[in-house]
This record gives sequence, C-alpha cells and structure tokens, in this order.
Amino acid sequence: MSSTVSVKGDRPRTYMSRSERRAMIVRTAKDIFARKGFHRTSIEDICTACGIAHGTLYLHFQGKDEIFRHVLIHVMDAIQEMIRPLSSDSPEKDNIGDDVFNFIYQKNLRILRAIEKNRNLLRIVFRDAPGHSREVEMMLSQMFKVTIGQIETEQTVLRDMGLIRDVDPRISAQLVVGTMMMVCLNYMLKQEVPDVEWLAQQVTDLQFYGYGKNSLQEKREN
Amino acid sequence: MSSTVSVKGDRPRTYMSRSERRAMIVRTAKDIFARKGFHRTSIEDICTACGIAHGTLYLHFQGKDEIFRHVLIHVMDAIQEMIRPLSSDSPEKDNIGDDVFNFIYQKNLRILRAIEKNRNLLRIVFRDAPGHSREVEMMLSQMFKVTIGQIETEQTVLRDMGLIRDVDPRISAQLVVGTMMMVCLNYMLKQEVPDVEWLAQQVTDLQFYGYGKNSLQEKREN
Amino acid sequence: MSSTVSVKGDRPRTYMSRSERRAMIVRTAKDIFARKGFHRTSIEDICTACGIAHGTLYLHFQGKDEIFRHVLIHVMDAIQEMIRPLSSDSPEKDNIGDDVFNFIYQKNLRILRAIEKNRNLLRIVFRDAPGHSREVEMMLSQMFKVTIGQIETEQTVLRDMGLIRDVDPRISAQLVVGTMMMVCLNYMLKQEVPDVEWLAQQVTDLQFYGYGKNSLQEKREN
Amino acid sequence: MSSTVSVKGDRPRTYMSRSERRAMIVRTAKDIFARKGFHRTSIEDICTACGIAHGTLYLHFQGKDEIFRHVLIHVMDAIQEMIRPLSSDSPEKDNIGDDVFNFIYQKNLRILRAIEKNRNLLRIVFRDAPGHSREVEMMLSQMFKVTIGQIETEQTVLRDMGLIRDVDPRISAQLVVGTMMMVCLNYMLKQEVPDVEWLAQQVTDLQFYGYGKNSLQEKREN
DNA sequence: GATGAATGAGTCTTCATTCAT
DNA sequence: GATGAATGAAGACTCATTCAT
Repeated sequence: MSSTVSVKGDRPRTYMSRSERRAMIVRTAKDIFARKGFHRTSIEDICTACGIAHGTLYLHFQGKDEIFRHVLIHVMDAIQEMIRPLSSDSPEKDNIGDDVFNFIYQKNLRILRAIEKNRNLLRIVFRDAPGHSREVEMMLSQMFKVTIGQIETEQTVLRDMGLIRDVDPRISAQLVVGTMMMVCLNYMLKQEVPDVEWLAQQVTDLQFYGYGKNSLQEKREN
Repeated sequence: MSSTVSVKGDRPRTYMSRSERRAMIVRTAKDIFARKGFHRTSIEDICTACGIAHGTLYLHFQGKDEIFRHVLIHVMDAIQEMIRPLSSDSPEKDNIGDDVFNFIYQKNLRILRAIEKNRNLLRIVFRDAPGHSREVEMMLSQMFKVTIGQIETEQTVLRDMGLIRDVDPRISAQLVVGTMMMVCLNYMLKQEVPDVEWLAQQVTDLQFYGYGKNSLQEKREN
Repeated sequence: MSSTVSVKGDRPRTYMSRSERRAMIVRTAKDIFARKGFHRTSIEDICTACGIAHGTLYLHFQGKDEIFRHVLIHVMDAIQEMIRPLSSDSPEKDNIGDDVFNFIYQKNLRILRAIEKNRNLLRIVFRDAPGHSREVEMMLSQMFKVTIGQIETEQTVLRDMGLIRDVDPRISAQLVVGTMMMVCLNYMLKQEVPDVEWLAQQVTDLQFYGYGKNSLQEKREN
Repeated sequence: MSSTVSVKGDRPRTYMSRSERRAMIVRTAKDIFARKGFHRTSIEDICTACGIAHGTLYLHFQGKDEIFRHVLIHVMDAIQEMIRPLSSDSPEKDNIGDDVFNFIYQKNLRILRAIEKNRNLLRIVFRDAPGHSREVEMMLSQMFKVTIGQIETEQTVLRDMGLIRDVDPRISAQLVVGTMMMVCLNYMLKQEVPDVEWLAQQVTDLQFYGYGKNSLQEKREN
C-alpha cells in the first residue's frame, strides 16, 4: 500500500537478458521436474534453485504450466534428435550395403545409449506429461505421432529399397517404438541396467527375425 | 444388503456393511479417476458421486491415496487377467498343436480386445500412477515385473516345447509388452482405432517373423 | 501430501448452521468494510474478525467479491427501507390533510435521521461500490434507479392529489435524492453534524418553496 | 521540446524536460484512470501508454499515489472552473438585471454541459477518489468544501442583492451541488442522457420555485 | 536521464483431512 | 455409522517499487 516502506534487497540481484533468464529457468526447472516430478515441484522450489524471486519467474513465464510446456519441448526435441530417421535422400542410404541387420543394430544401439543417458528426462515425458492439461496432452500426442511417423518413414524407405519385408510400416514402427519405450520404462522403474550392446543385439535380432521358429535365421543356425 | 433410513437431514442416510461401502467407493472412484484423472478428482467429487458425506469416506479409507491404491489394484488385477500366461502345466498346452502362430494370434487378439474395451481404466495406470507416491511407484514397478514375468514364462514354455526360437525370453517379453503398450497409448490418445483383428494379425506376424527379409514367411509368399 | 501429519485444531472450533454462518460472515464483513473500506480489507481481516479459518469462509462464499455483493444487498435494503414511498393506495395518504409541508418535513426528518445513524454503512455504497466489478456497478445503478423511482412515484401521487405543483416528477426526485446524498456525503467527509430537525426544516423549505424571491412563502412572510 | 534519440534498445529513447514529462504522464494517466479506474490501472499500463520505462516514471513521481493526486488536482481544477462563482465585485453582477431566473438558468446550463462533456473525468472523482488514502480523502473533502463554499458565496451575493429569498445559503448550496451530483451520477451510470437545455430548465425551475403548490410561479400559470 | 530486469510482501484460493453433533 | 461444517497448511500469482547498467 501507499505507506509500505519495506526495505528490499535481501538478496543480491543477478541481472540477465530476457532470453538468458528464460533459458536458465527452463534448464533449472527441467532438472527439478526430472528429479521430483511436476506435482511435487513448487514455484518456490524453482525460484530457489534459480536464485531468483517469485516475481522474476512470472516476469518471464505466465505460470508453472507454461514453464512445464517449455521444458517438455526441450525434452521432446532431444527425443526427436535420438531417432532422427533415414530420409529417402540421405547419403547414409548408400552406406547400408548388404548388411541391413547391422545398420539397424547401429541405430538401435544409438537410441538405447541415448535412453540410458537421458532416463531422467524421459521421466518428465512418461511420468508428468500424461494427465496434464489439454495442451500438454496435444503435445504428447503430437510427439508420438511424429516419432512413430519418423520410424515409419524409415521403414518405408528400407522396404522400398527391398531391404526389409513388405510389412505395414505403421505397425512395424509401433512395434519398434513400443519396444524402446518398454526398455526405457525398465530403466526408469527398476535400476536394472543391462549391457547396452548386448541389449541392442537382442532387440535387433527380435525385430528383424521375430521369435518364430520358421525364420531363415533359425534355418541358418541349424 | 443396504438399507435407506430417513433422518432429519438433506439426504436420507444409507446404511451399508463395511465391505459393501468400501467396494462401492472404490468402484465409484475408479470411474471418476478414469474420466478426470487423479489430480483433477477431489474427495468432494467422490463423495458426491457416492452419495455420502466427507466424514463417511474417512471411516472406510485413510485418505485419497489409499483409495487410489485400491483402485489401482483393481485395475492391475484386470490387466493381469488379460494376459494370463500359459503355465507349463496348463491343459491349453496340448491344444496348441502345430499352429503356434494361430495360438499366439488368438492370445494377441484377446489382449487387444481387452485393451480396446478397458482403455479408460488403462488411463489410470499410464496417466495417474506414474509420478505418484513412492508406494504407488512400487506397485507399478511390481505390475510391470509380474506382467513381463508372465509373458516371459510363456515364452519359456513355448521355447521349451520347441515351438519358438531360442531367444532371450525376457527381451522377447519386453518386446511383446512394449508393443501392446504402444497400441494401448495409441488408443488412449485416440489417434487411430483400427480393426482389431487386422491389428492382431499384423502384430503377430511381426512378432513371429520380424520385418527382416530372410524369414521363411517371406520365402513362402514367393 | 500423503505424508502430512500436521496436527490441526489450534483454534477451538465453533459450529454453526450454514445459514447462521453466512449471516454472521456478512454481518462482520459489513462492519469491517464500513470501517476500513473494501480494498484495505483482506480476507484475513474478515476471517480473524469472524474467528474462523480461511477455508471456512470459502465454504460459504465464492470469494471476497461475493461477500461484498451480499453486504451491499444488505445495505441497499436498509436504504430502501429508509425511503419507503407513499404508494397510491397507502392509508397514510389520508393523513396528509392540508399540511403537505409537514408531511414532507416528517419524511425528510426520518430519512436524515436514518442517514445520520447509518453513515458508516452508506460509506460502503459511496466509497467502495463505485469502480467495483461490472456486477456491482449494475447493482448500484439498479439501486439508484429504484430509489429515484420510489421518490418519483411519491411525487406523482402527491401531484395527482393536487398537493404539489405539476413539475416533472423524475427531475424532482433527482433533486430530492441528490440533496440527501449531498447531506450524506457531508456527514461522511467532515464530521460536522448539525441539528437534524433544523436541517430537515431547511431542506424541506427549499424543496418546497425554492430559493426564488417570488414564492408565496415569501409573500406570506412579508 | 522533446527529442528522440536512437539507442541500442527496443525502443528509441525520448528525452523531455522534467516538466514536459511530468505533464505528459499526468495527462496520460488521467485518461487511463478515467477509462479503467484507479485499481484496475497498473503502473505498467501507464508506462506503456506513455512509451516510457518503469524506472523513468519513478524519476518524476514518488509512486502511483502521487500520480493519482496530481490527476485529481487536474480534475478538481476543471470542476472548480465549471462552477466559478459570481463574486461580489464581479462585472457580471450588473448583467443580471431583473431576470435572476435566466441568470441561474444560464449558469446551470453551463455546468450541465460541462458535466456531460467531462463525465469520464468526473468518474475519477466519484469512483476512485473515495476510499483512497487519508491524503486523497482530505483533497476530496476540501474540494467539496470549496465547491459548496463557492455556490454559497454566490447565493449570499444574490441574497444580499435582494434577488433571492433569505434562505440559509449553506443548505441552499448543498441542494444545488447535490442536484448536480445526482445528474452527474446519472450520466455516469448512463441511465439516461436527456436534452441538456430542457434539463437545465427543469432544474432551475425546481431550485427557484420548489415543487410546493403555493409558489407564485404556480399562481402566474393560472 | 532512461532503461527494464529484479524484487518480495501481500493476497487470494484450494482441498485433503478432522471432529463435534 | 453417518454427517457436514470447520480447519489451515500449502501453493499460485500480482504489482508497486528498486537499482545496476
């Protein structure tokens, strides 16, 4: 009110440009969300971790939800990066050679390593994003669509090159993504962390040959 | 077993046995959680839907969390039921005959139908349980362990019968569960609801033969 | 959260029926609004004065604004009561006799006494209601309309009885209400409180005869 | 007198002399206060409308309240101007001639026109000033004292010239001011905006002759 | 002089839980 | 057993004011 003569300045001020501060808040919030979860993280927590006052946060974001959405975008971008697909005009295409199996193995290995490294971030997606606002639901939905779409595209390319069977690429993509998600959840829930290379080997084998008895693979081994 | 007695109050008092009341509350809460999500459901909502006063609810449960845990147990039981495994001494065993593919197809079909029917309940598991208390986290973790364990057991049985390849049954189980989870998420996000039989066919084909070119399946088709 | 085991009950609970509590809150809030003004009154103030917790208040009212509207209704009702008009079928009508002046004097005296007595409440109307929400603005507007309408009705009755001049009753009503408002503001702003009977005499004289030189009153006096 | 200089910033810096800047801020704030009301106007709003930064505002004013007080002084001056009284040594005095009624009519007309034109500004006085700080309360009180005092002076002059009845000039002034205030409120609440000349006619008639039956006016008409 | 990022006290509001009747 | 009014800690958010650049 008009008679308030409170002395301000208990905290040493740190100045940043708008964009720096925004980035800093998102980065900090991302860590806390990953560790404590969205609902158990308070604005207070974020401000303290950032070393800023409450008002500062609201100077840059409309509220907790907007921060979460920005964090989510960051994480999703990272995920997209993990599974960048083989586009039909990519130079990588020519490197596949005869060894499709190895090509897929390398890719799976890359993804599994990324999952292992970023499992804390993935928590944000799988633990906090579901059940959030309509807007976040859309983002999640969109991410799944894009992710599956990317794998689908890749499967289509490989199929058109005659390197894999003529299966429905959408279903095939869902199987691939689902498997990765499951592995990811396993990392998150139990701390059981098997050897990644072995894991990639097993996963690729199953994706490629299935577990059915009649595959050529089986034939060969006999 | 419940009797309604009129008392000087806005609402006629309803008397129920302890177990009836508990079951009724859990059932009602399950529906609301499925529809609105845990965080957006208040004790008020549950009481209103049950037609009871706040105090009454606390006569039967310690609090919101306990109710949620009971709901979760219900839903998890339903999930376990969906994927009841082929135990090594099961009579079904003999019915498999030569057609392993069909056996697996039937099982997948049964699971996919259950998923489609119960997608609202599955939301409770995938949307509300993650990020909950330590205790719930344990339950989830346990459920995944059991679920994967069941599929794993089945894979082992089939392998020991010589009906499928000699792959790591744990990884194989994760692939199966992951695929189903992905389909389930797709249902929940309402992106696409394809024909279940066709879906089961595709999924089984991929699980069984993989998407690799060299499988026998491919051979046959030529 | 689930682990909160805070001991509640620092304050001795007082139980009231819904309607009693509501009335009690409105009554208490009315006093505080009158004393400190709406903007300088916090929910905290009201709760403390009521001896209740914050939550209790929100159990009965949606928020500060709803309380204010209820307070306003109370005050407005009191104002309406002050100036209850002479309806055309009222028995009072016959008592006016020849002495219209005295009839109006008595009425003015009654109003001025009421204003003097309730000046704190009137503050709520004149100090806090303007500039409030759209909804309150409507209430104020409505109150003025009704108030002026009542005086207007009375003027019309008196005119139709041939007891006063044929002036526009709406304008005449505005003059009467405006005068009273001014007196009221004077009470509120300065503490100058003249003798009410003298004031009523002067006001009535002016309303009745005007300050113009040519009135009969003037004639008589000569 | 103001010069614009481009600096590396979003906005080109504008330099103004201290008094120019102050006047500009008060003018801008007045408009916004009139439109949105004091409490719904933020420092942010004022700065944006002025095209200055927050800090700049505080170089010129101690705070929001000081700005408001300056705005209020502006508005009050305008009001004083509306009702400039007939001082006892004014040359206008001689122009009154026999027609006092017309003299008062002209004056009322002038005031009513001013009210109609400035109703937005009057809102600041009637909507925002009441319930403000002690200091503002004093200003309001002072304004009413002065305003009524001016009218009172005028009434005294007219009385001393023998042009109006020998009524208490203070009460008479309150009646006049009250009537105007009522009209003003009516304008603000937008209930009805009648023809100003007709309104001035009616108001003057009532002030001059009252609504009592026995006035000479009435006599004349018969 | 001007800027605009930073401050933080103040305020409102929610909701799981308690307890006198 | 049942009721529902009461609780209050916890949390989100606002905005007038300050100050390093």
